[in-house]
Amino acid sequence: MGFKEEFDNALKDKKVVVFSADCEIRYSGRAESFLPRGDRIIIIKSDKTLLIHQPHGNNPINYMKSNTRHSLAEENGVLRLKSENPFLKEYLDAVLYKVHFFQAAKLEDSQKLQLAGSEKDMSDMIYNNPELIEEGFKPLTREEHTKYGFIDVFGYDKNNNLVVVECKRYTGDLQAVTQLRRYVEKIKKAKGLQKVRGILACPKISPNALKMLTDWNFSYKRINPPKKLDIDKAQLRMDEFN
Amino acid sequence: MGFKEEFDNALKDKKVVVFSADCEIRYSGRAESFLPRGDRIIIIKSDKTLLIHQPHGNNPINYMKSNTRHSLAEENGVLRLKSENPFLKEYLDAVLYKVHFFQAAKLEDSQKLQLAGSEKDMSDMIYNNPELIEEGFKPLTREEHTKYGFIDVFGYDKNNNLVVVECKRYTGDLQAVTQLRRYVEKIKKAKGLQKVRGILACPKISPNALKMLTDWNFSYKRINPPKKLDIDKAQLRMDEFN
DNA sequence: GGGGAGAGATGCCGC
DNA sequence: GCGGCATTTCTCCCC
Repeated sequence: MGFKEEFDNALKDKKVVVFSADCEIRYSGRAESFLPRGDRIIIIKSDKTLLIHQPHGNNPINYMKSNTRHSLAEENGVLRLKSENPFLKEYLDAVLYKVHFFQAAKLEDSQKLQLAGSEKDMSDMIYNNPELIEEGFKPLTREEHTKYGFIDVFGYDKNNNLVVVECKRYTGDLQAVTQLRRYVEKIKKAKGLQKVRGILACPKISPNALKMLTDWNFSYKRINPPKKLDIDKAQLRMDEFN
Repeated sequence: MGFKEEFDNALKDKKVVVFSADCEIRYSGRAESFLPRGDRIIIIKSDKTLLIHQPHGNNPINYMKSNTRHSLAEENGVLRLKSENPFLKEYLDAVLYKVHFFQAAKLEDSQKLQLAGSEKDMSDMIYNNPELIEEGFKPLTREEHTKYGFIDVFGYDKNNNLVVVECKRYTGDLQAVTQLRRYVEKIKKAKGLQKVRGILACPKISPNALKMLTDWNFSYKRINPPKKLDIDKAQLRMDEFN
């Protein structure tokens, strides 16, 4: 069976397609790109996501989102993979000079990743252990998605000042400080208050960010994100589900 | 030849390895995660990057950065893929219950993507066509990476006011406005000026961002990013290189 | 190597 | 659908 037949059948059967080819690639859509000839790994998933990977690096060099239409055709003696997503106005065209290998398989996987150590886990930890911020801190809400912004933790200090806590799971940077500043200003204006405290909670902070933070009379509290996943508990939830 | 032998030889020969397996995955490093059993595509690149993809979606569900050490071993009748990057303190462990297919190939690709339509292309366009911002705008610098910040385009208007232009290739959001505000404040302070204008140049803007922009007496200029790639020119550069 | 910011960012959640 | 924001973000560039 020829490559095109295998390809067409695999897509028809909603299989995941994986192949490698010496190819050159053009893309037009949100931007426009060209990638000269080279060996790549090409994946078409069952949801019609397309990924093209070079032999190195983390990210795909080209890709198309799910629900893209893919077709293979021979033109002037070379194979051409055309992928189009008319809704998103995105188009990709790959000239395949040589196919190194081809695989297709029906894959079943409805599992979701269970992850610990996100910023939300960090704000949960602070909410449940307010003394991590400072003695006498009384949190009111967490993950508050209001018109004031999405405030991680919000509460009162021991002197009944309003406190906005912004969490970052890694280095606190300028953007984190401007974000905190935006929330504090919104709260001040909304509540008509002179004083609202801002605290940036993160494991470390860049020098410029620390300067801007202190310039604005905010403070930095060194806190590490929790990253223990209770796998037994996760497994238990799984078992209940099955 | 068994799977483990093929795997070991491929890695030794610096081949790219692609296989599919029913597996369950644990990760510990910057965070901690668990992914229950399911069918996935697993790629190990020649630079020892590991990617694990579910049959759907754009992003890998698990991954390890380049220069990770990978090893395959049989334990209690099942195969185990262990990947460790001691420098980054990242560890991944996959139990492989069934391998659906396996491929390995020596892939050659040193090409780089040529791309048009980035924010830099947008600031270049504005620098070369200042009337796109407004009549009488005189740009001084672009992509200025100074202590004032990374200002996209910086210049004078027809009344000799300093102007900071921040470009966004898509929707202008709150973050873009706070960024512009930060630059304008820095310039004001550094130059001791009362008035420095700020202009956000983007194809569209969110309502909240527009409100914050006008609250701060900044302005919005609707500009689309250029996304024409001169492939002939790109190809020419290529030919010169070869 | 750290800091700062873009990305064809993607993905998630809330309105 | 858009808006706002985190991401095991990644990548690039500059210091």
